[in-house]
Amino acid sequence: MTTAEPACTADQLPSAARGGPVGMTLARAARAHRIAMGRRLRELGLYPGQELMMMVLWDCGAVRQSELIHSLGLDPSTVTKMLQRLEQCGLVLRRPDPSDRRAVLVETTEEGRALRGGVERAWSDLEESSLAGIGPDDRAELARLLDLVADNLREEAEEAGDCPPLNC
Amino acid sequence: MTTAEPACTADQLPSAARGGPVGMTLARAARAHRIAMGRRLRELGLYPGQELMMMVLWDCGAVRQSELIHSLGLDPSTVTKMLQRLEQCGLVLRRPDPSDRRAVLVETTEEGRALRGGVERAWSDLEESSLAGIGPDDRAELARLLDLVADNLREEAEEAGDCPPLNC
DNA sequence: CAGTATTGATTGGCTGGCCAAGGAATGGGT
DNA sequence: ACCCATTCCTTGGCCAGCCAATCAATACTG
Repeated sequence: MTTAEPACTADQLPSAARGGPVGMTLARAARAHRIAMGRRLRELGLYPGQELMMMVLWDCGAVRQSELIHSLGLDPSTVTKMLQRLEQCGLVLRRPDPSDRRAVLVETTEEGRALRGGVERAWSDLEESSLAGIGPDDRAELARLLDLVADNLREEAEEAGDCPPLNC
Repeated sequence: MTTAEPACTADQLPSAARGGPVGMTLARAARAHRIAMGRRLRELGLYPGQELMMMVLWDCGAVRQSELIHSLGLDPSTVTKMLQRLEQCGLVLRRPDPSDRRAVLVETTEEGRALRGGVERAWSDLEESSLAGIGPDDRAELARLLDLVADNLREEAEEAGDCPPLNC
């Protein structure tokens, strides 16, 4: 034993998570994924999370802030602050909605649009890197199962209160 | 069309993520998972992330802080601040390591140990909820594929610098 | 038409988490 | 014995993201 003794069962599944091994694996993989994405985004001058907001703006043109909130599933205050920073960086432009003086319209600037290629490349590149050695069938299976999980959790979330008055 | 027009392709995969659909699905599922876990943890007085630290402490007894850092894969400063808060909540106890005056030994208090059952139940419960309708074979397959992804990403992370001097 | 409810957005405060920089204590090399 | 590199931890600053409370503008209802 030349290695300093691990002092306990380090690096393995914590025993308190034995009842949720898949969830733990999901959390681990997603964290690594987010970190790897963060590495790529840093070279573009973005922080993790911001690229998702930019994606919506690239797709939608001028959007109401409430649309962003709903589309990203984030807290309104989170969106406000992210937009303030993105605006200060010159990536985004905000102006009052003439048809509703409460609302704010958001759109990307030219500088913001310039990042699109880099972000798309980052996502493709990370996809290839993270799925290396996994065949197309397994990839599809993974996506299918993750979607099922997301559906289950979305159902639970709706029961838990954040149910927008769509069906109730 | 009674619903307010979506203004664009809301709620679908952002077009900039077409190159990484699995990664996007992974991120979505993991976010929902973390939020669902957060709901359960709030009833225990914990924030998401803290339960993982407690798990290590429950398993290991008194641990050096550096062990925690390595075991959780977090930044040292993150661990320091989390421990300061957990200590102030009375869930954790810190004392200097007599054999190395730089180091700090961390262990749970009785009050901290009392949360173990609740956290285990929360994980089991979330596992069942998130995997509802998914058979044992598919669960195993999901775990296997997620582990592959995590392995790929860990490899990439090591190449990217955070390689602890284990093999080099 | 007046009064109330709902929606849109902001602020403040809190946590998780990162990076960069710094200060102690230990260990290794000459 | 001395100096230097390494290890262990802390601080400060920043961003994502949440909740609670708040204000302004619109919509709804009696």
